[in-house]
Formats: sequence, structure tokens, C-alpha cells
Amino acid sequence: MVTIYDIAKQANVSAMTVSKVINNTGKISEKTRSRIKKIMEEMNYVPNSMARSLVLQETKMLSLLIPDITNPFFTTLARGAEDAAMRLGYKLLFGNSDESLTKEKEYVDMILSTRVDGVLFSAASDLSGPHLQTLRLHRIPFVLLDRAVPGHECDTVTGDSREGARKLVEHLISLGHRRIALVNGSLAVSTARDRLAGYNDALKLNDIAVDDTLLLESNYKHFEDGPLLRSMLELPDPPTAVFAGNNFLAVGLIRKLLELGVRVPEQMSVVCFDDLGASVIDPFFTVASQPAYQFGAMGIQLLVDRIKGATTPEWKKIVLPSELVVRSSSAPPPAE
Amino acid sequence: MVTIYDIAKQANVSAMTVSKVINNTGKISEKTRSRIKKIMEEMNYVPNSMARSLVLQETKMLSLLIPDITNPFFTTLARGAEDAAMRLGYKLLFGNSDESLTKEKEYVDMILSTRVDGVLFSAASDLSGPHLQTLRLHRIPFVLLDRAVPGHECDTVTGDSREGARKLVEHLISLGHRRIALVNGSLAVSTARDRLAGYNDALKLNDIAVDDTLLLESNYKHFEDGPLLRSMLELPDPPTAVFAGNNFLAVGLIRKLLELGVRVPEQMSVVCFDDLGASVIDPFFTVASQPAYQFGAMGIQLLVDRIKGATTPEWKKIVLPSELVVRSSSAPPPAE
DNA sequence: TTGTACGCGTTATCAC
DNA sequence: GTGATAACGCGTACAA
Repeated sequence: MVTIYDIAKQANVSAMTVSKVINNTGKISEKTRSRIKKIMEEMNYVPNSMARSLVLQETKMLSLLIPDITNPFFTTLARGAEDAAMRLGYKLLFGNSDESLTKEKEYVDMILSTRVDGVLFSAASDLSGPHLQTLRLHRIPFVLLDRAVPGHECDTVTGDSREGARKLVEHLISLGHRRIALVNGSLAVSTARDRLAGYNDALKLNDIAVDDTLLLESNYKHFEDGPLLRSMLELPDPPTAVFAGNNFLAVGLIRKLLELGVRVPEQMSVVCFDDLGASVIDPFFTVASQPAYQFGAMGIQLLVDRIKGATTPEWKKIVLPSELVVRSSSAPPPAE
Repeated sequence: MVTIYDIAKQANVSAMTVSKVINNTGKISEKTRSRIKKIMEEMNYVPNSMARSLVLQETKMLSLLIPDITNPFFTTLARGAEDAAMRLGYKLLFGNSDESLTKEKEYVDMILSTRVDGVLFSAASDLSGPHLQTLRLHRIPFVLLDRAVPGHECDTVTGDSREGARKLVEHLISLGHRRIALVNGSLAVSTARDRLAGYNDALKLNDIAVDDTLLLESNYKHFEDGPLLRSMLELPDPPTAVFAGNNFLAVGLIRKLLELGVRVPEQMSVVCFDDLGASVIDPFFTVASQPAYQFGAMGIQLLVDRIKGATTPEWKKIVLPSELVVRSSSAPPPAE
């Protein structure tokens, strides 16, 4: 491996002069500068970023922890973070916790030993609290993305889940639905709680009683509660519409409905949070679409501001609006 | 930041003793070992992996470069790579080249300066050759994933694109199609060339003449050639089926067809390479499905073998089979 | 404008 | 069993 010393020897200068050329620091005559640059080219020299980090006490690396790398919401968010990071001169270390606390912990350990300058953290659930404590203990700045963690004040970029959920459900109500089910993610995740709250808001605003038998708590990765759905459909007064907590739940739900011979939207309307990304043929779902790319981009911006101390001490809370997009998965309830 | 010396001082031993405890190396009395461990806990000590890498001359990090982080094929591949890497004690540094040579180069530079132990490389195109040269020049082991680069012999994990394409097209032929269009990715990408070859194989085997007017070279990210498609449909003898080079092309194509009022599969059959992942509602496409997760997992295995010198000198070429999955996007051609 | 001495946090070697 | 020393590749402070 060619080092700064090899270059120095070749150029008949000290290592320091080479270092100064690399970093454009100090005064160097144009002549030696270009001579050294040429030699670096010829010898294929690449600075060792670890050695540099060791002395500089910064890595110029940020870490992005997401809970599901297969979900288009998070991959789009990742693209936003990646672009912003690169633009600001940082590298991004991706981590995929797979909604698992164990994996998340492994990534936190790696983050600590790698000494990244900051973390963009989309928590697996409320139980991620200790992981945030660990980061704080080690003075690693972080920004929470998409999901808040109760009891942890910090910079955050979240969506307006409550608002968005209310709009979706009111859309259903305006179509004439009054029996509206909610198939949600785990209530240990803040967005799921907010979406439930928005759902409740909408019902209350329209004088519809909340019926617990219409509430299903599943998880954001897969819809696995076919039997519960079936018994919900067999209720004396079954739902005519379902609000799914995220895109994957909506997909799983629809698959199950198709299997059960329930047509959407003729017999059952389905709406959901988050869009489905590029791989969908016929935009079909009525959704509350979130600006995923912006989540990542703004998160990085916030994080870098915090690292550079360019922010006021109080925590910044950015809330990104979701947009109600009405498509063909929602329609008036079937006539009695 | 607490260092090995802080621990040593607290424990009244030398830094060396602490190091030995950390790495379970050398002889240490059980008593001091547990005492030191306890102190490390209390002081929240985390080894600095950069300092360690500097002296050890290895980082235990691998890099994965993929061309499209929004494509389910590559995210699934990434999951496979991630799991395998973690299992073998390596961290994974993701890079998303976005099918862009410029971004790819930036990632290669970062790879060099980070001194990763090896690279899993899914090349943007044949033009990535120089990037591979760079890696080789710096003696960084790499494994090519999914896409070969002509003129670069190395370990590879690829799919049987030619075979799979032939099977897909023969499936169409067996349904009665004889005018079969190909909407392909850039021919600067090896898989696109292989799929074209498989397409040609199938036609030749069945005595169907290749008609250049039925060939469209687009790109794997988006289908953007609506006008060309339209003129193809206005041909005196238009195609009755299309073979799309990958999943995103198929989706873009279908969207365009819907727009033009062409029904699939009644008026036009569509088949494609790669499946669409978890976010698809009603598995619809007839596809050649590739074991994406395996691509990543086996790639890591190969790479680590190579790093450890556990492999024979000759290059390993793993070819993963694709599976023809017949669904509802393909049907006999419309009766004349 | 250029060079010297030192330190960043860790481990290998070898002596005690 | 334990410890002193040097080395990994680089940048800062200070001299020259």
C-alpha cells in the first residue's frame, strides 16, 4: 500500500508537504504542488481515510438505520439520504434492522466502533429506546426518522400520520362508509399509534362510534392475520372499508381479500398510508402518500447541521405533510 | 472517548493486558480478566475499529455496489449479502450507483480510501471496466454480481439469462405467438445481451425469423420509449407478445399499453425477467424468477473465500438457475 | 515555503 | 502472566 511517505520520498520532499498538497492547506509553491500531484497520480496514491480519521477525530461517515430495506418507502428515503449525504461530503453506511431489535443492536455496536459522525435512525419500535440512550451516552448525534420514540427528545423528521390518517378515513366516510376497519402495524411503533389516533379523530368528528372488533394489530412487514380478517368479515355488521396502516399491509390485505372472493372496491374499499413505489403496474390504491425522498434528504441536513453545531440547542421537529391521493381502491359502500 | 489506556489505568494494568482481554489472546489470569471486563462495562468502552484496522491491515468491511436500490431484485440481493456478511463477521457498506458511471466512480474512490477487504460489484455497464481495473490495481478482491464485464476474468455469480430468456420466449411460442417483440435494457449490460441471445435462440430453434423492427433497446430503470412502442404497434404485422428485459421494463411497458388501450393478455402477452417482490398485489406476470437472495449470499461466500485465500487460483463462476413461472400475463394470441 | 516532533488508539513482538 | 516498545498512516503545532 503506497503511503504519504512513499510519495514524499519520490518527490524529494517531506511527508508534510505532501499532506499539505492533499488537503490544500498551508502555503506550497505551485511548482512543487503540481509535481507532487503528478507523482500521486503515477503511484496511484489514495489517502487512508482511517489513519486520517484517527487523527482528525471525525470519519465523515454517517449511518442510516432503516427497518425494512425491501419496502419502497424506506429505499426511496435511503436514496434521498444518500444524495444529500454525498452532496455534503459524507459517506453513508446503510443498516437494515429488519424490524428486529437484535439486529438493530448489532448495528448500533458497529456504529459505535466505527465512530461515525452521526446517525439517521428509523427505530424498529419504542423498545429501541436503550439504543438511543447508548448513542447519547457516546455523544453521537442522531436524528430520528419517520418514527418517534417516546421519552426521547431529539431532532426528528416525521410524517403527519395522524392528520393523514384522518384525511383517509374521512374520505371513506364521505363516500358513505360507516363501518371502517383498521388493519394496523404494531402499536409499539409511533406511526401506528398516530394512525390509530387519526382514525379515531375521523370517527369522532363524524359521530361514528369506535368499535374494537374492527381493529386489527398486525405488523408493517407482512399481513399475517387472515383468520382474524375472516372472522371480521363474518361479523353481523361487517366493515365495508379498511384502512391499512402501510403499503405492505394493504397489499397483504388485498391478496387475502381476493383469496376470500371479496372484490375491491365493489364490495370493500381499501385505503392505505404510503405509496407503493415504482414497481406497481396500475396505480390503484387510494393512499396518503408521503414524500419519502424528502425524509432522507432533510434528515441528513438536520443531522449535519447538528454535527457542525450550526443549530440552536433546542430540538428541531420537522413534520412532512402527506398527500391524499384518491384512486380506484375506494368507492361507495355496496348498496344494501 | 474512552480508550484502552483509560481502562488500563483504572485496572492498574498495562494497555497490553487490556488488549489481550479484548481479543481473547495470550494468557491472562481469570481474575484479572473478569476484573478488566467489568471495568470495560462500567466505562462503556468500545474498541476503536479504525485504530485496530490501521495496525491489523484489515477492516472486516465489505462493500456492496448495486445499480438500483429501488429495484426489488437488488434489495433482496442486498438482504442476502447482508445476512451472509454478518454471519461471517463482516460489515457491509452499501453503495447505490444508480446505473450511473459517475456515481459508481465516486463509490470506487470511497472503497479505496476506506480500505475495505473486498467488494461485491454489480456493474453499471461494460463501461465499468476501468473501475474494476482500479480495484485490481489496488489488490482489492472483488466478485462480480449479476452482470459480467467483458475482458474481466474474475469470480462471478450470475443468472442464466440466456437460458431463462429462451424458456420465456419458447413459452410464448408454444402459446402460438410468432411475432414477439423484445423490450430490452441497454446492450452495454451483459444480462441484456444474454437475454437477447436467448431470445434469438428461441426464435431460431422454432424457425422464426428475427425481425429488427421488433427490437427495442431501452434501459433497466424506466421504460421511456412510448413513441417507439406505439409505432411498433402500428406495424403492418404487429407483435402479439412482448418479452421485457426486466421487471421495471415490464411494469413501464404495461402502463403504456394500458394507456394505449391494449389489454393484457387478451390482445398482448407480456413476460419478463425477474419477479416484482413483495409489493405486488396480484402476482400477474409470467416471469423468469431469479433467486435474488442467493445472489447476495453466495457472492459474499465467494468473496470471503477469496479474501482468505481459501479458494483455488482459478476463477469461480457460479450460475444460478432461473425458474419459469407461468401466470396470467401470457395467453394465446388473439384469433385473427 | 518546507520540515520535525508528536499523537490519534490499537496490536505484535519479545522481554521480564 | 504481564508489560515496554515500535509500528500502522496521517495531520497539527511549531520551527527553520
